[in-house]
Amino acid sequence: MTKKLVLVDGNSIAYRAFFALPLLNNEKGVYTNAVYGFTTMLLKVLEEEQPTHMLVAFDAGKTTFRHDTFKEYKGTRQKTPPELAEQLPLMRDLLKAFNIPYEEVENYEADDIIGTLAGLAADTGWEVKIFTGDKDLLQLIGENTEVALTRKGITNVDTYDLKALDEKYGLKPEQIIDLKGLMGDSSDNIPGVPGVGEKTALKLLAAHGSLEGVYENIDAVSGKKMKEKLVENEEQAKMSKKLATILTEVPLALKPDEVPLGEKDTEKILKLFRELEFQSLVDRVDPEGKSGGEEELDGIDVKIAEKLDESMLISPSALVIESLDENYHTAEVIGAAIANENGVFYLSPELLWSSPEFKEWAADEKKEKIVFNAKRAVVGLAWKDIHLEGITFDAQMASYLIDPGASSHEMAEIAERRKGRQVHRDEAVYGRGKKQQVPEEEILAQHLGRKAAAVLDVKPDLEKELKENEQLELLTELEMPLTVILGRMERHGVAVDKEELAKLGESLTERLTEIEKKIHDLAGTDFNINSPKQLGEVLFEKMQLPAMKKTKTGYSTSADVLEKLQNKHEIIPEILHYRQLSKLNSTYIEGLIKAIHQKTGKIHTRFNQALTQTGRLSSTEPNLQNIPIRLEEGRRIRHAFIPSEENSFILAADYSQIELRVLAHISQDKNLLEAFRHDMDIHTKTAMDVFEVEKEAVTSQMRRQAKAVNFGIVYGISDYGLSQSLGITRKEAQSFIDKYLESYPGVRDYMESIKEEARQKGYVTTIMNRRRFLPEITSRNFNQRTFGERTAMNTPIQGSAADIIKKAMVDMDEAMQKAGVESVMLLQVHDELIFEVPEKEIKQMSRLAAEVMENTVDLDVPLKADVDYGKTWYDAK
DNA sequence: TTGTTCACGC
DNA sequence: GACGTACGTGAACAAA
Repeated sequence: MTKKLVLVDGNSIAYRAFFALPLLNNEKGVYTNAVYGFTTMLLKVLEEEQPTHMLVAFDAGKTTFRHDTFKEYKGTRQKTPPELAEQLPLMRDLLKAFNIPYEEVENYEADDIIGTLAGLAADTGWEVKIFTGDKDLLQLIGENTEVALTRKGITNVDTYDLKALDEKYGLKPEQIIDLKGLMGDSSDNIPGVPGVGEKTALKLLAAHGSLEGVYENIDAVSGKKMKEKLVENEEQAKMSKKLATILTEVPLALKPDEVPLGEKDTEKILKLFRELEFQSLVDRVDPEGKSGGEEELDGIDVKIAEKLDESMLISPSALVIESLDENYHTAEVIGAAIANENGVFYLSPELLWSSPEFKEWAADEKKEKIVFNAKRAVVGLAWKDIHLEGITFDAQMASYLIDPGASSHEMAEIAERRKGRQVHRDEAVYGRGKKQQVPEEEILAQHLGRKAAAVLDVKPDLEKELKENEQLELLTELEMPLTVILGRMERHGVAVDKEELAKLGESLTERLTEIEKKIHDLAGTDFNINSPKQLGEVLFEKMQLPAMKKTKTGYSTSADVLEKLQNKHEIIPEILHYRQLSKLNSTYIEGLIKAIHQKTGKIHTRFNQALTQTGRLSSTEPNLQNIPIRLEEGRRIRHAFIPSEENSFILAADYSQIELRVLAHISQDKNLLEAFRHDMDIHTKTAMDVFEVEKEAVTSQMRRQAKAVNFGIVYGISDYGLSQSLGITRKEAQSFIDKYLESYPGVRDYMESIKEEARQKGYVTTIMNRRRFLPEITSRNFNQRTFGERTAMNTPIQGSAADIIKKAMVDMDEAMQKAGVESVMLLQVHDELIFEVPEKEIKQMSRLAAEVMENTVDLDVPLKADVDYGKTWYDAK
């Protein structure tokens, strides 16, 4: 078998990784982004290349033999950032654990080590592949040698062999140094010939072969200026070529034979991964989960309960109710565990369902329960007619509030990060996907018992952290009560008119068939319109329409691209219409019908209360927070959402401009405060300010643009985002933003100070002390940093609005109980609440909803809620 | 199964 | 000037 040597330019890859990834750090504050990127690249190389031999080369000291030639070599290089420098030793530790040889040689660069070994190996007929981010190394390409250049990110590479190099540049490997000699390299401070860039250099080399060739034929060079430049800088060019030449004769003690790829030390690697918190990489080195401490965990004493007795049902106790299917509305409970000062107990489902003692204990709100994911437990039991009350602490919610951006809020992770009993990952116990199954009782009892015990262990730590962050109230007064309300809403479900959905579906299917035929006729070929690939080929190859944008995989066929082609061909509007209707049919008609619950005939969504980075809720299976409303055709879907009781109505109460009101409050901008105090139409007001016109002179076009600007402020979009949504240039978009900030100087000040605060503290907060960490705000990567800045500006606005409506839900629930109404809260859609309301309560509830929502917090501007109702959701507008 | 593209809401 | 640009959910397709 031929041997294969992989050579990695360690410094180059480390740099790439460092700048490509946000500035991650582990709990101890050690930066890890470059190590992470470096490691993912290593894993990919090992998997894909299967080398027999391998070496990672590093640069040694500051000066090399090249500095003897040119002392300013790499003179413009900025010093290695300390955040990266501290990561380099970690990379070596990992290489040791992987048993991958690495090398650095005093006075030489990594390039030269690579060049030397590559030469030796290729000469003896080995296959050689080099990984780097530095184009210089292309000069090493040969019959047996390929160079992989990092493209985007770190693991994306372009591989060059002789043919690819010729196709791309029309060059042979040895001409790369001639190229550098002519054009120079600013990053290495190699001067080259001033005025000669890549284009010119390639042209010269195509004509004359080499740098020397150019000078031998200097008279043949066209352009007087160019000739002068070349002549003037001949020495410099030749020196540049020399600098760019990679040495293939480094006095190395090493021969290719001496760098065999060793057997990796999985234990050691996993230990490092744990320290660095590279959870996502664990599977890739240890797919079977053989090591990694899974069976290192001490056995704990879990009693498998035959029957329930009082010692198990005390207060406080940690309670775990386990079900495997994500969807707890339909999942089977597979077991439960209770942990308290009397011990740890496993309870089988049969025992749970058959014992009145459990039911009674569960329903007793004075019996304090501590859980992990309260809503899952509450709703899971509710389906079995067991009321779970008295939950005082949810470890998952606590973890989410402490850091919504944490990589995971599963129990194993929470336990690992805090001092507490360690817990196996659910996936390790139950498997995943198709292979997921309930283990034998002994193992299940251990796992659940361990979880319950860990919940108990971890509670004081989490509570302490929350207290320090002044977030305990956020948990106990807002999120925990809200969990109960959401659980009830989910279990209650929303009634739908299945026949109405079916009817809409039939009409859609009919129309889709028609449009499909029309499109096929216009295209002159039958193809799958839903396939972006096929559609792209038909439009941009067969029909030769101008392609505006490309995606990774081909032509972009997104709506904004197609809209620009509207007038080019009559097929375009048909495709857009087809897309629209097909979306309605598959996602909404078919999706909603599939989601109707067998037993209740209603739709039971799940609100995820511990997911979004801003504090908003999300909704799944089905998502009832994105039911169409903007276009009439889609809006009709709302006809199918109906009250579950006769003589009831759907009532919708939505906040008017809550985010901008919140902005007025936090920024204290005088102009914005005034606008809301006078209850002005905010988009018109913004138009007046941005375009400097009187109210009467605001055109609908101006108002539309102003609305987009406000939208941008609320959602933290960039000038680019604004330009896209308005179809204007980025410059124009930026000038709108500038104009806006001029008109609202208080907002500008707020934006500046919140960014500074984020840089100082590393996080931002909402009015109710919700947090979001923004480590990327100090990143040197432009994208990462500006993203962090926009997030810093936006999260307090969006997150505070989320806080407010959550509090309104808690207050509303209380007010409804106090009023003794039969009305039920059904849904929350970020800034609106949906209820079903008996006819006799319409007036009362309309008043109550507005009253509660408007007064749930006291801001420096009034809050406004609009209420409407009707026989269906469609009519409640 | 996993990633990509597209589209819906706020 | 590069980089690739609000978040979240879900469907269909295409490539593993």
